Amino acid sequence: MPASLRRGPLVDAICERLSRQYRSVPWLPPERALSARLGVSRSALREAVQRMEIQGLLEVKHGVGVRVVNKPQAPVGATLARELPDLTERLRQFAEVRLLVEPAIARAAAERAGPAERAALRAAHERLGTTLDEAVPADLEFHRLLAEVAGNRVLSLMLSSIAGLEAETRRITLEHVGLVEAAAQHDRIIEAIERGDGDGAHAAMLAHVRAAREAAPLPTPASTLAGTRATKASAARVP
Amino acid sequence: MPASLRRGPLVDAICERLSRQYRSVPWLPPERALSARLGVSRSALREAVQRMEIQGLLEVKHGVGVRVVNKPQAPVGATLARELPDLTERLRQFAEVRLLVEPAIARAAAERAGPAERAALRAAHERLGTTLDEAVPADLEFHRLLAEVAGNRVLSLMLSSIAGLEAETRRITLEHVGLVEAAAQHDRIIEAIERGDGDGAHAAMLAHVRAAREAAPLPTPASTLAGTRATKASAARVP
DNA sequence: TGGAGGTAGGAGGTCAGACCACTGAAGCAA
DNA sequence: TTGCTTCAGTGGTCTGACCTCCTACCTCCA
Repeated sequence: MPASLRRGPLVDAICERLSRQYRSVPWLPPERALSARLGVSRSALREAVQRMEIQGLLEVKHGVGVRVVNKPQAPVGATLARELPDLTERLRQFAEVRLLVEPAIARAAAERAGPAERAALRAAHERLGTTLDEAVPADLEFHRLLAEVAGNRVLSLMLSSIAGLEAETRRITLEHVGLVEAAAQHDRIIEAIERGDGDGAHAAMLAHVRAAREAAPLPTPASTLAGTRATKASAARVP
Repeated sequence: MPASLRRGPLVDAICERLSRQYRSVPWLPPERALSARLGVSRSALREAVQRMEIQGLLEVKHGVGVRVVNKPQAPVGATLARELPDLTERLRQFAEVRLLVEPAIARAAAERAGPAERAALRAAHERLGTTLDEAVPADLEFHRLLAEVAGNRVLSLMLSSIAGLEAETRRITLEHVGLVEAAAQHDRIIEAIERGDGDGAHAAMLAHVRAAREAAPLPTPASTLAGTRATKASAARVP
């Protein structure tokens, strides 16, 4: 065993070795074998594994094994769930955030997407399907891809985390809005992106998110965060 | 020992008991004593403690003890640091996000702040001080309080996480912008909030963040996310 | 008197090996 | 075929020992 000339905590070193060496395998070896191979005790290895599980890099299943995954939104989602325990309030704030962020994402995507990205978006859009069971993951994937194309990991991460906590809500929303109408809204967004029309994509996405919010089983408070008034009288309040 | 009639993982139960019973004490008892008191082994307790440390609820110090803290932005910040290892790119994306989020926060704060909140904001503003060492934390606190007043924990959490990873940058920024000018910008934001002028607060904050970005030691790419043009033609985009 | 250095205790960190609890699949029985 | 049982392998928990680090106190010298 190289014994490793580290100085800091052993667990940190184990985490690093694990994420380097086992990034592209589906399962980690059993704890006992792995601890022997790494030359550390099972306790230290377990602490490292647990840490990486919370970080969304591993998934431990009792009696089965340790799966290698990559869900960086997991810790963010867990934090949000802890900070907003009340379901109604959580969904309200999520709606506010989406109303602010999704249009910005759409604008950035329109202004940054190249031919490859446009094709990928179009492909994801056409996967929307005809039943709710197909539509919900396809819808999530469409928005996720859009965020990726927009090129901002922070916003992308936040939207993923939110999506993970409101999957059920989106199913209900999609049902109320109707698959055909939702597809039409996505279509308008895509078209704006393919024109490279940032403002158009922004507006189309804003309409899409607004429609979703109005169909959602929530009171519709005056959401001031987005700040783009629907029609008129935005400057009226300024003295 | 109550032995507790749980079925799920023991560590979960320990986490719950810890966060319930030791929420308002500065330090946890030593691991050995605590594990005895809870009736669990030291290993199980350690896993629980480690978990809560990653969640930003505890802070373990080798040779000293376990401190009780409350930094929900810690896991988000860690995730962002992992997802954006390149410092320049990280700061670029942070600037984009702030350009989008901070003005929205300011608008919401203006439209939601009551007398108490306005007083608190004014007080935080006046703590800006005259030296950089005082100004940086005061500036952070001002923006944090603003996010709190705005009433959206998701955005507040995101901005806190970002702030934790760019504290040094903000010092440099403040230095370049100048304390007097920064204070004047804050003042304009506060005044708009005290008038209940959401659009004014939005505009003032946008100017503030733009000034910061232009003073920052970064290339200034065409940041499309904010999308609000400086002076005119904001409503033109909405059909 | 007061600071520099050493020292002992107590804190978390790591180790080893044992046993418990859960899962899935193979094997058996109706 | 179907359903139950068994069993081997996995992670989960326990114990108690030892290592490493930090702090506070104490000693000693200027």
